Amino acid sequence: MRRVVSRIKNQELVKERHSQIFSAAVDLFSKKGYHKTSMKDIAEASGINLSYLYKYISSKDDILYIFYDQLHTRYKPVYQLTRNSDNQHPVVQLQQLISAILDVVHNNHNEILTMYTESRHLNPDSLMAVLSKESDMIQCVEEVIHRGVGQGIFSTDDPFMAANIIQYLMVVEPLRGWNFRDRYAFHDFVTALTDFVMKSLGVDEEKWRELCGMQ
Amino acid sequence: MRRVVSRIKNQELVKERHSQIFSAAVDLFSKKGYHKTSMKDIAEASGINLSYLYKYISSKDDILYIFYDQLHTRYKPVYQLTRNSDNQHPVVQLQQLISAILDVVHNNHNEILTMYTESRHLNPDSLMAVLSKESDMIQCVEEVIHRGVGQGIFSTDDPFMAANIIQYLMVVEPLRGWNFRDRYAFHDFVTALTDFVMKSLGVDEEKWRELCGMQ
Amino acid sequence: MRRVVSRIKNQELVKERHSQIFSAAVDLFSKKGYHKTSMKDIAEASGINLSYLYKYISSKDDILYIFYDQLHTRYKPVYQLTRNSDNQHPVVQLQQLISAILDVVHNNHNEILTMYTESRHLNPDSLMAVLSKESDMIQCVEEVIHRGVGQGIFSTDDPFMAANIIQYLMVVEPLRGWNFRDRYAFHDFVTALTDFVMKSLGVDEEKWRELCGMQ
Amino acid sequence: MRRVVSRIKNQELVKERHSQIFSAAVDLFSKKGYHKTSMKDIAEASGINLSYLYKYISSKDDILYIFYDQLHTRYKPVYQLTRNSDNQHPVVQLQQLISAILDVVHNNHNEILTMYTESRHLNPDSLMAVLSKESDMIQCVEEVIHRGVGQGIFSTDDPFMAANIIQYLMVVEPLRGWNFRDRYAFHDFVTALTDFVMKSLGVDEEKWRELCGMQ
DNA sequence: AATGAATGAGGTTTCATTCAT
DNA sequence: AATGAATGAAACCTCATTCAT
Repeated sequence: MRRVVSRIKNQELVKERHSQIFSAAVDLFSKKGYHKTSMKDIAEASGINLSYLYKYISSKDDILYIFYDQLHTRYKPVYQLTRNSDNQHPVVQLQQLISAILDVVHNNHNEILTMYTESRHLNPDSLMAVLSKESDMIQCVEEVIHRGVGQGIFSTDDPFMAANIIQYLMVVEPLRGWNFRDRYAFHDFVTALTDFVMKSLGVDEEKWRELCGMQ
Repeated sequence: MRRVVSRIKNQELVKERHSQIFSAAVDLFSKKGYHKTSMKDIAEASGINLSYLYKYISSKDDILYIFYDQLHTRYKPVYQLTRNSDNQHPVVQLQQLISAILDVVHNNHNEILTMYTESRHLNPDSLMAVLSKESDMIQCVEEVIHRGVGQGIFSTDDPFMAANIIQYLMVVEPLRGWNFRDRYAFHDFVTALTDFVMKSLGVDEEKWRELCGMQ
Repeated sequence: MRRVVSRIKNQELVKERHSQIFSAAVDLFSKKGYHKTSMKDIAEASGINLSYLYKYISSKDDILYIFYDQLHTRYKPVYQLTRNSDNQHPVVQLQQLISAILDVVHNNHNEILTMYTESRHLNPDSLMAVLSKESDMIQCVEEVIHRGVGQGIFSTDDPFMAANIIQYLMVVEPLRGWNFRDRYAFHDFVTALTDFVMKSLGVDEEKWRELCGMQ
Repeated sequence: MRRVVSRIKNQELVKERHSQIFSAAVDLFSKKGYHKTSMKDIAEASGINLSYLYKYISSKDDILYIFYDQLHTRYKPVYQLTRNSDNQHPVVQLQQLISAILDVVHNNHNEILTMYTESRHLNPDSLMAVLSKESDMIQCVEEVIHRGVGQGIFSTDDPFMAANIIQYLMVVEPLRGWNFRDRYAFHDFVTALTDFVMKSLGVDEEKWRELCGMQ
């Protein structure tokens, strides 16, 4: 497992510093991207002395990894929640998942964009670690679909591909929103996207809205 | 309209040089991304002397724009073709469009990835120019859907959003393929994606396959 | 007021470094002029690492300004002294001023030449600052003349123009010395110039020499 | 004698081209100075193809020399005229010389400034050639003074130094005019300067004005 | 734990000049 | 006589990183 090696013993402190670094990175990467963000920028934004930074990371690379690592901790709970709601109707379960993801994505718009644009600059180890976490999320979606298909509620030949596509669709707003953001209230956008997904799984609008208690 | 200003009279030569530059850029940007690619790299890869490069561009920025500009010329015909096939059944028209796009995207996998990851580094003018071209493509998709809806063949409340989503789905492979590329033959991937889209427009598998002459 | 912004906290050190930079600049500018002096040259001559230089200045421009700024601190005292000697006979006061200035100028021959040849490359802000200091010096000369005129000792219609001309004459040696330097001992040159000035103010040789206690 | 070597046989053409180059240089050097003026700039401004320029000069250095050389041809006649007017009263002769020089200088303000600021970048040979011409001009002034002294009209111990100073004073406007230009009509400036010079030669205002037929 | 000083490598761009026609 | 293509050297400046305290 990929790990950021720091020269500081106190693990509490390390966590706190990494958090500081992350906060600085979020802003800066959003504004300028990884490469145009200098270590000096990060030092200043995080309030940690430039040389001292190097006690908590071993190179600029690490910061990019920290960025991904910390972001994932924000998404994990969403998927975790779904995994713990197997008692619900699959349509409802899926709708709730979609809604929750879109919410997080919406609120982390810049970070997501950065994730997608900078992932190629992760070093191989880090990339592996990141992709593995992503893969795990997709699997969660797949499981929900699988359950739905088993119960004859969703219709698809290929839950795996469907899951990949759906997970990918979750970030359409940060990636392509420039073309439609202005025209939609967030809520309407969520509905539209949910509908698109549901339909592709063979659930028409009327049905999922009824099941989910929306008029 | 955004334009790359060069100090060379001979317009033929300029085009050829821009092509050389583009070819070099494609490789290099794929491997390292825009920022890690140095002008020296581009000079070497394109076989144009570093200082002389600046006779054909006015700054590194221009190269990024050339990259986008030349790529677009590869996609344009695909959409153009669709615009000229209004005589066909909307389902067939859409299926052909999807298939053609996925083909181009598949064959320009690296370039597409670069497009999406580096677009933020375009300067405002260039970005505007690029987005406007993109927007035009989306509109083409929208028109097809609109026609289908008008003929009672596609069902959707919102052809515009559908078009945005579909256009976005076209690049799922370069952007998210790492998770499924190995598992699918390209042909199967195309089928799966087409099916997902058709279903979301209310056309089931049997129907579009039949109309398109696939068993 | 124009100021050189440095990124270093310790103001003592900044001053010392600026001094180092100035010393290097004096030599190099004298030899090659501002433009032919490279930052590398300055780094080597000043013993400050090239990149580190930029912690103490923000661009090469600044060095030119520092050059002027530090030179002015060498001249200021001369004029200050005169301002504090209003009790003396105007002729003596003027003679002492001329003598003192010519002394400084003589000992900073190269620097003066550089001052005059490179001032056009100061950026507007810096130029303004420099000219304002120069203007102040001229005013000092004007005051002396004015006093002399008031006491019926100097005769001139236009103390302001006289002051401008005199101040200008002070640097004749660096600027035009090539044609006479070899022929005159410094002391004789001073006498000749003093005489020229005095006469133009209506004070003949005999008189000023007597007043100033020279035979 | 310093000479610009050109690879072109036709001497007429060479002269014309050098003239073109001069005209271009005058403007450009005034605006940016010698170093910031690129060969490309000169090529464009002179309308001579950049590579072709090198048929008429052998390096950028030459252009600086041409600049000085051609400028001198503008001043020469002024001094020549004086040399041919030995029949006049020395005061009148000097007054006319001063007036004529100040006129030329006034009308070539920018060029003079450039002359003084860029002379240090002449290579040794060229500098020698330029200084020798300058020296010749000073000698002309000296001769006038000498004649006046011989006739008991001018009083000075040292006509040579006086000549140097006077010649130097002739360019006070381009070099120091920033401090007084606004306050004086050109004509008044000429009078003031003439007066300063005459006085220093022992000729008071009333006298020279009368002799020169000015009220 | 924390910081200011210092450095080497490398980035983009410009320029004077020459070559080939 | 005249020109477009091409080049090597060098300029200014920034950056990630380490040293010394």
